[in-house]
Amino acid sequence: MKHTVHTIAKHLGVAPSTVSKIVNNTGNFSDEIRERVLKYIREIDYVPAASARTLKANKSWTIGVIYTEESNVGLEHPFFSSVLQAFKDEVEKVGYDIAFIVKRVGQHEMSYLSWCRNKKIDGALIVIGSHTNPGIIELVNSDIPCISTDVVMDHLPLVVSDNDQGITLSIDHSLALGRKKIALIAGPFTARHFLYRFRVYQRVMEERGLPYSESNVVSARGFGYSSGIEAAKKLLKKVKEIPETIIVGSDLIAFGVIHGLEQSGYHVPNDISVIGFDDISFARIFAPSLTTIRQNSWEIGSVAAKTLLKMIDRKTKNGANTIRIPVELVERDSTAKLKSD
Amino acid sequence: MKHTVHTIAKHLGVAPSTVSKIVNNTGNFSDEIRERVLKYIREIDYVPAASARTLKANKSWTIGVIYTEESNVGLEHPFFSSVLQAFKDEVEKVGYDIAFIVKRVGQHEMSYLSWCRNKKIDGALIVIGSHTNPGIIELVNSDIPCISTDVVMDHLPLVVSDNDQGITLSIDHSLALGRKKIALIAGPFTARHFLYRFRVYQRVMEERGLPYSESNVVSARGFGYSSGIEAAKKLLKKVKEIPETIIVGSDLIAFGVIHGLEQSGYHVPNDISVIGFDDISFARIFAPSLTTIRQNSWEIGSVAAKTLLKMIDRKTKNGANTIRIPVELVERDSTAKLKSD
DNA sequence: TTGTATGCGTTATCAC
DNA sequence: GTGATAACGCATACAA
Repeated sequence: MKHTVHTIAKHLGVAPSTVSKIVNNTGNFSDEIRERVLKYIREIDYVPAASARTLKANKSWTIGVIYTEESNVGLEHPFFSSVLQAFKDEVEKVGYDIAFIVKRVGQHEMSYLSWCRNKKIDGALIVIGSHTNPGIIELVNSDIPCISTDVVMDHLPLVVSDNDQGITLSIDHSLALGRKKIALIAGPFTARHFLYRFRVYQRVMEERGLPYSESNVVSARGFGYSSGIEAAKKLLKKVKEIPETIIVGSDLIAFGVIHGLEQSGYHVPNDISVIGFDDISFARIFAPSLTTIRQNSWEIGSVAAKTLLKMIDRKTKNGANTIRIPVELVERDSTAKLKSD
Repeated sequence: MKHTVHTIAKHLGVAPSTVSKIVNNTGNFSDEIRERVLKYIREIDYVPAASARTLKANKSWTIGVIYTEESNVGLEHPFFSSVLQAFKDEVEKVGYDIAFIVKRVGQHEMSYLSWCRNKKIDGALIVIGSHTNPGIIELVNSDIPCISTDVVMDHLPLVVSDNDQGITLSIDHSLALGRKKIALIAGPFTARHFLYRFRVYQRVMEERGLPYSESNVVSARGFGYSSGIEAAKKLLKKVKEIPETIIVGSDLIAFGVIHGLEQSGYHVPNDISVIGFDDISFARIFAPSLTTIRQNSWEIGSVAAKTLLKMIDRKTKNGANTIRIPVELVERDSTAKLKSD
């Protein structure tokens, strides 16, 4: 049996509009009729059909997510999938679903924006994306509220880890261990946060009285383990003095770096200490367990959700600018006090 | 400017139904008018509003996904997230979206089935779930086409790795290394595939003339690394003879097992070889790199998608029964030939 | 080959 | 307080 406001109205001997209003908690009705309707509604587990409601109200109670882009970063990504999970939990609390924004509906190829309009999406989360992607630019410049946990663009609120704090913590941790020769292996600079972390490294090194040298920095070619191995070897060749600590742009790359160093005959952490960034779950399982900057992926996702929901409620695109989420340094076995043999 | 079949029809001087039919590639029209409509459609990037279409056609072009259940397994899970990614890619090719099935819409708490009806979902994928969950049982027994990559239930098509093949490969690999004393550390038996793999182990051991002994088997308490450490120590206490190989129910648990063995003074792979199951990406990064059974998560997701799409097309629930996807053994450093010192 | 009328289920508006 | 009605945008049966 399919229930609609009509069938319910007929069953109870009232008007369809009465049912609708009571379901939506609007209008003024006698307690008697309100109770009667609510009781029956509950009994039959009625919920207004989403499509009809969306058609009428021009609102889908759905938030679109851009995730798997050209970047080849899939749902499997340990950090971003966790951000998405937190986001999802948060919006579901207040009755929103999430759906993945794609570039086609049925036969039709379409832009992100068209998809969003077509689905009457209430807002969009850009988990990963490129600031040069025309589809994303179009979406961000539309009237649809957007938020990002990765892409840096004007007029696009961004929720990210406090990279300044993270890099500063790393450098100071190294100094506290008596290690002043600090190199950096970043990820590809096409990803903005790697570039940003590099700049912070430059700045903080200067601030600590440790002049920055280009020969102490390598940008890995990719996001993965193999890129880390390669980058470590490249750094060892390029560097004027063997570093005492290497700060790495991500845990995944750091694993490669450590193996690259070991393959080149260096011991981690004694010869060279290594500090990662992310604290993915494998960081504590890897040998040596990885000292790293813990990103609060949960907080990032949930703050992004709350911020976007606020924008949707207020029907504004100007919810916020960049929100920085604190990080913390997790000390493990890939860093150790410098022994002045 | 918002476009509908009406505005388009008016603009072109034709009837709305003409536009609709041409968009949907039905009806018979002169090439001239068809071209004219299609050209304009393309120009303005028009796509029929999803909600109106769904309301009318009783079809949402959306597939619901049950993923994050009580199980505490989130989007972060390396294996299942990969399955989901493959599934998503496959259904998107033919114009379906995916949305996560949740238990509420707006204020209303509701069952999985109600949510699906409410959203006019075309089919459902149960990535992870429990066969005892009333919500899942209700959904599976409804008229909505369902498929699973985990849950074992009657009338529920299932796409899984060929566990028989996987365990057989593991045992035979061990025998080929001269290691006949083979123990098993499974995951919690509440997860059906762990139980199933255990039974296969029992059977194949017998088949190879190696009598099964209860003292060679431990079921880990959880799904993670720590459970593996614990299980390894438990096994060492329980076992009558130190095993030459331990087959483990999952890679994640295997990492723990290896560290547990090392903490107890055994060398992997020489004293005890370890074989995992899954081949998650860290298996090759872990030290020693893990010999394991590679599950073809991509194939599982994509076959599940194709099968479900077929069921949806044919409007039937009886698409298939269990489909087994072949696995392969990946030999790495956690197994080695037995040295008869 | 093309156009018209109707209903999908809901909700906002207005009338009673 | 309660009910009738129109409109959201589309697709389809039917008419022309």
